[in-house]
Amino acid sequence: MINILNPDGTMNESCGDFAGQDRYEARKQVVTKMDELGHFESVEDRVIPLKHSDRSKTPIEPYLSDQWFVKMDELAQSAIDAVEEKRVRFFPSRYSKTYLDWLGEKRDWCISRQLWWGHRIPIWSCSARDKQTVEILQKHLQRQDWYDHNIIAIQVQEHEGNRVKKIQNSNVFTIEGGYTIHVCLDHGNPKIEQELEDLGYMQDDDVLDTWFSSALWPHATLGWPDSENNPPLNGEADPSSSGKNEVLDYFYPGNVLVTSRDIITLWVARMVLMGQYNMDDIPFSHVCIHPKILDGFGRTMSKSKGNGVDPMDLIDKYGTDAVRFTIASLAGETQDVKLPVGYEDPETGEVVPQLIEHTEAMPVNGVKPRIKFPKSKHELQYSTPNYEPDPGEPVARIVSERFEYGRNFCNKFWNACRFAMMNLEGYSPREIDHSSLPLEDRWILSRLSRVCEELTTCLERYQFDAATRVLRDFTWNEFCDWYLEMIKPRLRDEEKRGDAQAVLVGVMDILLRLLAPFTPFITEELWHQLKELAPQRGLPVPKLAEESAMIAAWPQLPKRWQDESIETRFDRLRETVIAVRNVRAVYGIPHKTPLSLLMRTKPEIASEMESVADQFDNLAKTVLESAGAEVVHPVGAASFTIGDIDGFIPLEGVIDIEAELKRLNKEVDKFKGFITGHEKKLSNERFVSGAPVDVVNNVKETLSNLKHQLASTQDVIEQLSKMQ
RNA sequence: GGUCCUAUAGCUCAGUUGGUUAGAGCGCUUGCUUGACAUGCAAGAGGUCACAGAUUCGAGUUCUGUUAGGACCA
Repeated sequence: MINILNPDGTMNESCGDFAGQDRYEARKQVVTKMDELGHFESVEDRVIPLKHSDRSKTPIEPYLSDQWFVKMDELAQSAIDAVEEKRVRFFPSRYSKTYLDWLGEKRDWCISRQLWWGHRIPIWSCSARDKQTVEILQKHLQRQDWYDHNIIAIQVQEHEGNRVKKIQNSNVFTIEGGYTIHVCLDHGNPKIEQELEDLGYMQDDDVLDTWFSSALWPHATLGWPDSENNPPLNGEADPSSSGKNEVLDYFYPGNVLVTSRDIITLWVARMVLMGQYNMDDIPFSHVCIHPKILDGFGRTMSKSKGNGVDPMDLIDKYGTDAVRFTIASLAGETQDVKLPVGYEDPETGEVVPQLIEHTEAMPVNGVKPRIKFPKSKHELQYSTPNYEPDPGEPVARIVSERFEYGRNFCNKFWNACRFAMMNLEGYSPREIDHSSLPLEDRWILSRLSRVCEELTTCLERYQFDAATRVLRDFTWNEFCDWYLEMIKPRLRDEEKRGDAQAVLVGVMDILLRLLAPFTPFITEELWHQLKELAPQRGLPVPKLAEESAMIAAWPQLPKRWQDESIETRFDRLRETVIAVRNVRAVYGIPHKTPLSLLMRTKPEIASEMESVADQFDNLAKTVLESAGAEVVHPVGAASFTIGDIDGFIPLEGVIDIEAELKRLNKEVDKFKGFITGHEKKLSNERFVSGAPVDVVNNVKETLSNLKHQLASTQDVIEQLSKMQ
């Protein structure tokens, strides 16, 4: 192959009459020349896969040059072994395939890059015409003190077919032999470098591939190759050095590398092999691959597409913790996450969704594109990588509804803690007797203990999205919506306040620890506020809390707090309260109007319900009038059925029979659907004999419950129908 | 061309080893200036799980193919 280009894209001396012409000009001239010679037929357009430079957008031309390669067989194998032997693990594990497949090819690695910035390749070369000259040059190099310590490798390259020379006044090229000596020099030998250059050696102009340099990151940032001193701190030598690089010893290898999937081969694989080669150990044992955030149209974000989102815009609008929490909630095991955004008019708050046009619009003749806000008729400059808005201009910044998720959660948690701390008057640390606590306390502790376990598992698996879900659901739906509401009466009661406060503070303390990694700023602030009010806290025995949430121990709660029967009891109460609220909503009965409730159920459940009767009043403004097996459906009552509980709410004069029938008939349809499904299953011989006993029993039990509920509901319908 | 991933409510996403008629947030409907929170509370509506086969007593979940989209590598 003949190289026809100079490095600047003009034709080189191999091109005869065309030498010196720019490649585009030369193409035209070639056509003209062909025409002159009578060989020209036609020019036609063809679609070809022409590659362009990412930055300059110029078409890429083939250009021959010498390049250095790293031999990959053993290096690649060492990195393959690390993953196959599970010394390095990917999360999610499927990404190890990307890694292993690529390394398995063991292709030699071209490390020469024609860039102006980077580690310069430490190789000096010198040409020689004949064998004799080579020998003379080699003798110079073999001076004892150089060779032993500083020269890493010497290679003599004999040119057979790849050295070209032009014969004067001719378009024919011939090949001339010859030699090049390459010397690879260790770092830190400026004197030898100078001597080599005096001998006629030239250092390679190329720099190392970015990924070669980046592969050194896990150990080079810790001071490697200096094994005697700690790495410099803020540019100055670490005075505490003890003759050993303790920083490198301590921090290498690391635990986890968090990165994006598109550089698994380029970076992760290279770090693993380079770490093993230089340090004789893997650089990290876990690799967490997170999804990539795409724009609302499913495109990767990039400066050239103009669709990037400035996190500072989001942080300004929603808050740092809110952005962090939301981003964590997006970090699942899929590859990509779409993030639709909009632009917000800073004056009116009006939001216009981002369109592809907005990301592509460029200033024309110095006029910067603007976004039209239809309601306010404003036309504003906006946040974009395509131009810098003019000083003093109002700028429509990027907003995204998605982050309201995190903001609202942070706000909710903040307010819950504020409520808790407002109710700590007279708090004194005390040991808690778990078995004597009321239902809601034992329930929240049971749940909290489970949540701790679940969250720890999520974090161990790098499932940040699941982690935020566990935390949000618990904090909002259980702690705020039910627990805080249920303990309000106790907090108002001076006699009962003590235990309630102790448990409340204990739960809040644990929650702060669990949330700290996700919302570090507000948890830290709340931690310090709580420290003022309750420095001694914790369950079951209080102790002095740590100085900061950042260093607070990760909680591990007693497994014995997890109590299924308590949770079942609680769920019954909760479902009953919801059913009562539902009746209230359906009939449009105002919040303040008290209701009565009658429950027909087994004696055990009846007494259980009576023991929490206060909560019906507290949570649903409803008086539990009676509960037991003998309760009958009062005339003119709304009703509901949950498992083996039938609830009746007398609504004399209020009840709209038609509405109630409509509602109950809907319930009946639901039950019938369920029952049909279950019966079908149970009548299938092969299901009954084939499925595990547990599953079959489960279906049987559910079916009998459903039948009971259906019968009760139909009963009520019959009675109501008579009254019509 | 090879490999991997994705397709579930209007939108953005969960759904552990197959086991009740599939969930969340936002948006939507209805009612609430309830003493922590309207960035909130309560109650609702909303889905043929892309399509076609196969395995199984049973498939959103497993397998094959198709379609559409994405990524990496040739």
